[in-house]
Amino acid sequence: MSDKTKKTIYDIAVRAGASPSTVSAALNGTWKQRRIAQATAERIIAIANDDGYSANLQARALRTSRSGLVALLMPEYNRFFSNIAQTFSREVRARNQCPVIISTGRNPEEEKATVADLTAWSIDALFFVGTVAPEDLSRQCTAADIPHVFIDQPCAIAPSVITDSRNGARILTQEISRSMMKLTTNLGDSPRDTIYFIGGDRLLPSTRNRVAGFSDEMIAQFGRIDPDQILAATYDMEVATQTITDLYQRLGGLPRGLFINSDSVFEGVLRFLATLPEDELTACAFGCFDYEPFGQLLRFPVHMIRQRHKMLVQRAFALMETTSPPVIEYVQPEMYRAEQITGQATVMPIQPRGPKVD
Amino acid sequence: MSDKTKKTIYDIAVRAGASPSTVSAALNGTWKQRRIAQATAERIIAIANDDGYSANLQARALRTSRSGLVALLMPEYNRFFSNIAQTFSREVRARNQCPVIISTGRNPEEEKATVADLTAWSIDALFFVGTVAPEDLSRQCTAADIPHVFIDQPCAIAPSVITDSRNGARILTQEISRSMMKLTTNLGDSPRDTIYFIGGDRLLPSTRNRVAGFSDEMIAQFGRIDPDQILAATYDMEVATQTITDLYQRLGGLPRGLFINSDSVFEGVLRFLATLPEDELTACAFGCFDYEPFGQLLRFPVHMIRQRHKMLVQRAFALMETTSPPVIEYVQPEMYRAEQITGQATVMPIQPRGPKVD
DNA sequence: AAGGTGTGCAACATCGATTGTGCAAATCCC
DNA sequence: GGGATTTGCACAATCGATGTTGCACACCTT
Repeated sequence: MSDKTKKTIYDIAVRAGASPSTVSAALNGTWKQRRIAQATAERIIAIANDDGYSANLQARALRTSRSGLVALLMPEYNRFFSNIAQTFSREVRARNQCPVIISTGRNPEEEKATVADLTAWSIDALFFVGTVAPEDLSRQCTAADIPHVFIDQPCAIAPSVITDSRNGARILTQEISRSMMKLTTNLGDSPRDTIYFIGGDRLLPSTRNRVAGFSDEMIAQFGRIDPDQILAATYDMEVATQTITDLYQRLGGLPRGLFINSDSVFEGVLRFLATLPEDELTACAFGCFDYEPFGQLLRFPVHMIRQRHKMLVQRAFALMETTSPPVIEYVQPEMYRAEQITGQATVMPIQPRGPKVD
Repeated sequence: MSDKTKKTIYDIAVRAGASPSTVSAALNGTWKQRRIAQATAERIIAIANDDGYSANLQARALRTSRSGLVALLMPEYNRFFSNIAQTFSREVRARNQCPVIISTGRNPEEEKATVADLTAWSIDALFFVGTVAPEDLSRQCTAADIPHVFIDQPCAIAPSVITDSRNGARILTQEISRSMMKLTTNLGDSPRDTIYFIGGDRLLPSTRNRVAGFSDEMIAQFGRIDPDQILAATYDMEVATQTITDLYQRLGGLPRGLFINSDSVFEGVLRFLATLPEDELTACAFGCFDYEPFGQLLRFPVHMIRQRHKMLVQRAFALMETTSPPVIEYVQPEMYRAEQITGQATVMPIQPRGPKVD
């Protein structure tokens, strides 16, 4: 309990009058298979506890080539990813392993380097969320023989769990247009009299799917969609502010509906909206494909779609533990429908429906 | 580049016609001191690159008893802590080490267990942010001979970097009362005609300091403070909603000013505020001791104090790398002063001033 | 040419835990 | 009571990298 240098099984062995291998077996719980007398095992365990022994995990990992580490790679610490990280931690701990969370700042080079680092640590499994180049990373893992799963971004050659963005976007669009109808009895066909999609990166599957879902619903409702309605170049906040400002200029006011593609975009858009008078704001129907609790408390109602991070992570573990072929599993998001009057939202589950793309 | 099993220095040694120790020296960069011919070293390095060699870090750590891992323990993934994590990652990487971030959910038992785990991994250094029982953890680290620093929560027996909460709270209170004066020309002495402090855990130094700063300013401005003005029992969101609801009932309306002690409390309070008519909201002066960007975009202005996470982390590294005695270093927060008209905020640095407690 | 000084590298022990193997002593069986 | 089992444990190899020691050879010196 008191010495300076860290205790090893050899120290325990000396104190117990046993051999290191016996100590190891006793502390591992493998003593039964190794035919160690129960009395001996218990004596050793008692001594180890008393000495405050804890195994050198490097040595163990070196010998067994299993580290007990499970890593999660994420691009940054925003609300969604942090939630993922939180549930990930819990799940890993529940499996008696050690969660390691690393953010790579959306930098493909850093992603690769980090994966290399992690394989050098002989990590047991690797979860990716929102990575930029899934296939490369998957190949790296396969080469190092590391089980891995992708969350929130599909990979062609590895199991993935993703939100059914297309369906979610369709439902959200539906909800926006429903609110829009309530606000305006007769829609003209000026460029303002429709819904605009703002924010996101069209190179990424998630944005593509959301755009697809948005388009599905636009065509279902209005029979057509104009490419100009989709302003999706980046998730950057400043750009979002600029984009909405430009749109406002161009249309001579807000459109009747706005599909906001993430919380960062939401924040960027709000910076501009905050400068507008209230009546302009309440004349537009807002929807955000992300959940932001403060979004419920603004001067105008905002419908929101929330990804079910818990489910995503849990399904990812399930996939990792069972499947080998690259499957893509879809998780339906939840809808937070804003009530016009109270400002409060009601949660609404979404049923899977319709065709899927990844 | 292609084999199944991972390459080791022994494999490289065979291919290079050299001994493992020579390979090790070559790849380490210690070949000069070990009098290896430059030609040999270069040949070995070339072969290693070609083979896609990467060292087994467990083996290295076992041998050297230094892992190259630097860990950050945090309670949960909220905005502030996530920001800390982000800068922490960057700083660790800049030092060519590997950042490991673990959340322990404010559970002292889990904190202890995690530290034990990390010492078993012979981690090189440990950063704590917002932990519950700093002294115990510090003792654990000292026993395992691990350098460590506390961020955002002082520890009596280890170096700490914390925000000067008392001064920040004083400034924020000042700002709230300034806004209050603008809203109401004559303050009566009904219980409503003052500022209330809501949220936080008085057992924690940060809350104690904020209460102290709040009290300082109340006494400076009004000559007195009533214990009833301080409603600080927990950071819990639901409780915050309940507390503000009760307060509203008790006072028969909102108070003239409200000091909100964190973003979680902010969110809880807002759930209630969202149900109130706008004129009641604009008649109250709000301040929040935390930064929440959406807070700038509500139906009423909110002054905010922002902790400088970057500075906190950087100073923590500096302390770790130099000091040995337990020093407490203070970092001044920033003030986001909300403008009544535009809803926008201006950032204002805060000068250190006045007495400090732990 | 003998002794001294460098140079370039291989051998080997080591970090701490795991695990296959072997060998006494105890127990069993007829 | 002697061979066959079983019980209980110690020995030693091993994981991969590091770093100390020491050996062979070349070169220099006088």
